[in-house]
Amino acid sequence: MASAAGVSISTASKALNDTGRMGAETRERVKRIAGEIGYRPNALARGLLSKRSFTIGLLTNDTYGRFTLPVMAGISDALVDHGVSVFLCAIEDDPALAQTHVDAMLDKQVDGIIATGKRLDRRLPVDLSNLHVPVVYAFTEGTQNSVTFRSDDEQGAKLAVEWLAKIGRRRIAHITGPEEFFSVRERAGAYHQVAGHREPVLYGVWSESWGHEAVEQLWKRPGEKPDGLFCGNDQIARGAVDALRERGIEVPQDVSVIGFDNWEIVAAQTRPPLTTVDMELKELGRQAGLTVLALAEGRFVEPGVRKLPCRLIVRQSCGGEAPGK
Amino acid sequence: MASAAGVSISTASKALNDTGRMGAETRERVKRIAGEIGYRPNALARGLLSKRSFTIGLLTNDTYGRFTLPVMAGISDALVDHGVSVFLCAIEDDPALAQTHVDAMLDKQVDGIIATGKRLDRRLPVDLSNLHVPVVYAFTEGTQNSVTFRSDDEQGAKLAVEWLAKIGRRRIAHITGPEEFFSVRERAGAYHQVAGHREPVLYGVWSESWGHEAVEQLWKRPGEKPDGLFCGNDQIARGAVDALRERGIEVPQDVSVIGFDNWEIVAAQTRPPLTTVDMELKELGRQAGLTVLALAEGRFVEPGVRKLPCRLIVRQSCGGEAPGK
DNA sequence: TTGGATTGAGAAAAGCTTTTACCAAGTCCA
DNA sequence: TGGACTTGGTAAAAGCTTTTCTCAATCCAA
Repeated sequence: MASAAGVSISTASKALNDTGRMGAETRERVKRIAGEIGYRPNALARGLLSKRSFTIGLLTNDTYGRFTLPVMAGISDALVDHGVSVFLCAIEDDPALAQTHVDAMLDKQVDGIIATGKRLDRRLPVDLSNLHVPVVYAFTEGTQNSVTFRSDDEQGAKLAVEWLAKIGRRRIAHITGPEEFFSVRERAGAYHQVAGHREPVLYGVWSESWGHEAVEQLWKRPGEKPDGLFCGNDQIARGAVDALRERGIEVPQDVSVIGFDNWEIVAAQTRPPLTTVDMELKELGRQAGLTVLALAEGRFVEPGVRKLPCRLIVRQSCGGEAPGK
Repeated sequence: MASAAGVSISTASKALNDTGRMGAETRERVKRIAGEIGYRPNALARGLLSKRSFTIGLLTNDTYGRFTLPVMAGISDALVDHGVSVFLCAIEDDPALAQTHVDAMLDKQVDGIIATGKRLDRRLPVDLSNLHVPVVYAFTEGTQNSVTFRSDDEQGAKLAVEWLAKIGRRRIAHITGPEEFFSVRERAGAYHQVAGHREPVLYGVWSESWGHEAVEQLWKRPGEKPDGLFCGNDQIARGAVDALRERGIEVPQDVSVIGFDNWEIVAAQTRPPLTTVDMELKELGRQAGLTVLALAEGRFVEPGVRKLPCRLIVRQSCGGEAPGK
């Protein structure tokens, strides 16, 4: 204990926290000694008193981490300066496991919980609406009157289609995932709005093989072929690029392809590397982190859904701009 | 407080913890009331007293999470039943950030720390050797006298090469990553041992494009071509498969290809899906979790490096077995 | 009936920090 | 010189559990 080395016990606390009255010399001496003996206050004891544990929980059902990791990185990035640490709880889609983790977090007096997932229109398999700690939702469906952060898929899709139009593509097709996904419908809506209805939307699944197959379908149809493909995610885009190459069609010379997600491992390794839409999940995480912190500190935050803009990442699969960016 | 609802205060504690002496009827009543009002003991107060926070920290420099997520899943899986939650701290390769996170964890009285990374032969940019909490290393280089878990890359590589041999491949080449990686040398060593020196080892980088280029190199050389490719990771394998297809060489009919890592997103999406070696990182995480828990509880654990066996995942890129497995 | 053993439950301490109340000594001004 | 401040610091309470001690009542045997 620092007090042993210094002089008293409550004085030590005041010295280290720059609070209370005392001689400047005493304060300095206590601080110095504390530094020398490497004294660190026990956060448990502090938390017991202050009702703040400087700990939050991140709950996710995105086992693979495609979406969770960037969100986590953003949260951590925003909160580490505030001394807040993050419990990561991966609950598959198991309600019992989820409840176990939530209970464990509540026992540990987390200051708040961030719920995240892999789909904007699905709830986590656990009810977080009546907890006595603040909850914010990031990239997953929230409850009434909650604060929810999500990507603006409509704006992101517009970005993509407008980019294709800007570089001169006129017959733009849209190959995407299952129609029951909210993101799919929203992106398709934006596609229709910007590109008109000249080409159909091909709904399928989120896989490379679907991208591959969709290209086969498109090119087997009679009539003019598309000169631009807006794909619902990078995996589909990659499958499409592969299918085009197998048909001897050059990307981006003959056809421009654009993806969605900016999943580096797919987008950057495709030949040519994919131009794609980034949902800025890290920024999303950052804002979610700051928000849950604000709520934990009792500050008021307007409930509602906040849509964060996407960003276009230009690589080489569209042409139209110097590859060197 | 449960005591208000029940009868006393210390009696309540004893009732809920099944400790101390008291009438069975009283114990039952306290438990019932506690359940009714949803009483949950404050883990901070408990931890303050017991010196156990039921919290551990997971430190990683694997930003992308390729290796960390399975390890984390294993840890969490093993420890959730013990009521232990996990702080995830992603420290890029930034020593200052790492120290910040370690300090935050120590302040919060973690029961132990697991260090993990993306490379067996690299240390995290922070010294964990003289902490007063137990540290175990998983999939990263540990310190003297520490407990370290790692995959047995030699055994995994043997598994792969022996499998190729078993299905009749005789001219097996090895395309792999940079020679300065310990894993690369160990896998190459096993390759030499099993396959002999009939084919060279091609060292390169961990990318699809290297796999692609390596195949070009191999097939441009005069003389007999390989009929089996053992690739250092799944990305290289995927690049190789793509290159073979472009040359009109059938996989697995003409050439068998085997990868390493079982990175689902790459291995399962390759056409044909990759037979590959899984390092069982989840199991590795599980053991690391149980070990740090044992150390936290004061049980003795023999220091040293523990190598966990890899497992062969048979898909379709080798042939030799019914694809339906 | 009485002394020792047993039983049921409450009182108190400990764990570590922060905060509030308090005290002794010095300072100031009328 | 004596009341009103100011200064520098300590004592104590609070926050929530668990554990050890203590105490009163009951019970059994002699």
